[in-house]
Amino acid sequence: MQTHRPASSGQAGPLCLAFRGLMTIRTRFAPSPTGYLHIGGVRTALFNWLLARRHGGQFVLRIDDTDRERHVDQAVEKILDGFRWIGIDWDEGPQIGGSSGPYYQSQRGDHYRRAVERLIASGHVYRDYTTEAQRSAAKKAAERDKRAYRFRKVPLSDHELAQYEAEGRPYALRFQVPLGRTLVLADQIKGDVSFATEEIGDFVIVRPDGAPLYNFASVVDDVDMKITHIVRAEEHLSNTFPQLLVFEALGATLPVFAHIPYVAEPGSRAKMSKRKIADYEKQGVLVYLHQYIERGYLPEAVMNYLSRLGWSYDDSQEIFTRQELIEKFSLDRVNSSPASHDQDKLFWVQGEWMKTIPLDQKVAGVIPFLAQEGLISSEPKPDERSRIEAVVQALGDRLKIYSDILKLGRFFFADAIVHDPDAVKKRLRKEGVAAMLGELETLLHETDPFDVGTLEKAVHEFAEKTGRKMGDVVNPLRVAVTGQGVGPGLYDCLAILGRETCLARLQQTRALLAEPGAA
RNA sequence: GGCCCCGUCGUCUAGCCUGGUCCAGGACACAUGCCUUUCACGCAUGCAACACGGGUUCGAAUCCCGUCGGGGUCACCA
Repeated sequence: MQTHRPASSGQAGPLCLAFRGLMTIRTRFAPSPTGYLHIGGVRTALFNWLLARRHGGQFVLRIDDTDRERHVDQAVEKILDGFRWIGIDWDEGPQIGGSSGPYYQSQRGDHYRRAVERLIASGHVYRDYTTEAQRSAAKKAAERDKRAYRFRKVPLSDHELAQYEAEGRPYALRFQVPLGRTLVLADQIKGDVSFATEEIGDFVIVRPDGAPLYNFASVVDDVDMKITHIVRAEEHLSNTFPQLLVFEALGATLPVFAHIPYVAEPGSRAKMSKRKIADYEKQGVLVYLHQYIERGYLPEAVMNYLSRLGWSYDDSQEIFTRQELIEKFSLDRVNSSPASHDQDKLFWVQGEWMKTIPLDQKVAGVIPFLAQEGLISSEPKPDERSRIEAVVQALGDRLKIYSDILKLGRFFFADAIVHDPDAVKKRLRKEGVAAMLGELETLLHETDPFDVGTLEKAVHEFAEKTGRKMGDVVNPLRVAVTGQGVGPGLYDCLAILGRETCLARLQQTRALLAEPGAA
């Protein structure tokens, strides 16, 4: 169900136009370089990117690496590769820089320090000398009493303060939350959300070791980078309220917030969980972008699918080009309830996109998969290339993702024929089939030229002359030369395979049928 | 447990703000039929939902309240 948004919340109102005249829209995505890009993350980035592109603004990429230094480079590179592949380009960020850099949080220490100084000067922040033991005792007590745990400032005498300082006792910096206020967030997707400051504990903004924490660092960055629209996952909705306080304390203009619902696991409304990723994969469901790339999905298709996961334009359009998405995307048509990942739908969208891909491009897309399996050379010669082209052409719409070439077209490239047991059982283990294959061998030996038209005519005449139904000729012949029960048109298969291969495979198949009891 | 968000076919969604045109529309998946040498494509048909309970109203998917369910948050993680 779509919640009602205030009239001013849409992208198209007169109020908005006035607003846009004053400043350009700047959005951002801030991934942690911890691993691969999850499709939920890609969707969040996509919505940010689309919003920026829609309004001629900028999309900023910022690496959220606050307390990790280890081998971030490789992880960042993988994330950037993913964005480049799908076509999400960034105006500022890693590798290209920009006027609000650096774009790695680990390199923004000066910015955080300056902001901290301001907050100390304005009295928003205080030193917390409590120990881990004290806090965990308080948390346990809260849990036992079934209360929420909230840290509040413990008044210290001047004497204590002086003593702790003299001791060099470590302290964290906390934000002192003003009590008795109700914060109202005008979220573009969730609508107005109110939150009492009593519900927010004094939160740490800087750890004793000097590391800034998320609720503080991200606000400082967003202010510095002049981010106007924060579009992020709804798990941050509650975090927004402490952040609102930081924006206010910094004297910054509030950005527009939009919290998008989480991506649920397939067939359910439960949130996708990292722990269950192995289970999803067991069921054949992929959750990382790179897995779709590796299987030969098209970037247009993945973008199209992801855009529709939680967003719709109207009651009928499913297929959108990148340009259409940029023209039609708006936050007010983002759904406020979770969407679950539907790989079948992605597969269908992929199929629709594959239909639009020109032959040359399909051939190029398929080559890496064949080369990887050693079925062709990685730099195919012209004759090899024209063969691939013929196969891709014959495969037609059956080729949904590039890696399908291995499933559907392997027999065109492999030397030995591999018989599918089910197909053999269904089409070949029948009275008289072996003998018929012998006759067909003779027929193919004589058919000349060995092209689609001639072959088709020859097989038709054969069926007519011998009084057989076409299906009873064609199906066994297909299995005999391809090993498969399904595939492109038979005459395409025969012509591409060529006379020599067809005859050799017919012999192999007959030999197989002669073996007693073999499958 | 407190607080916050969310709940329309199995799934993505339209409709909700501005109650009647909705015995709820489209798409994926599934089933059946047609096309067809197989499969795929295409075409046609079918299956299938307003979480539940109250209230307001002549009339509720739509407004209000409650219940249940899902999620988030309550970290010196992000």
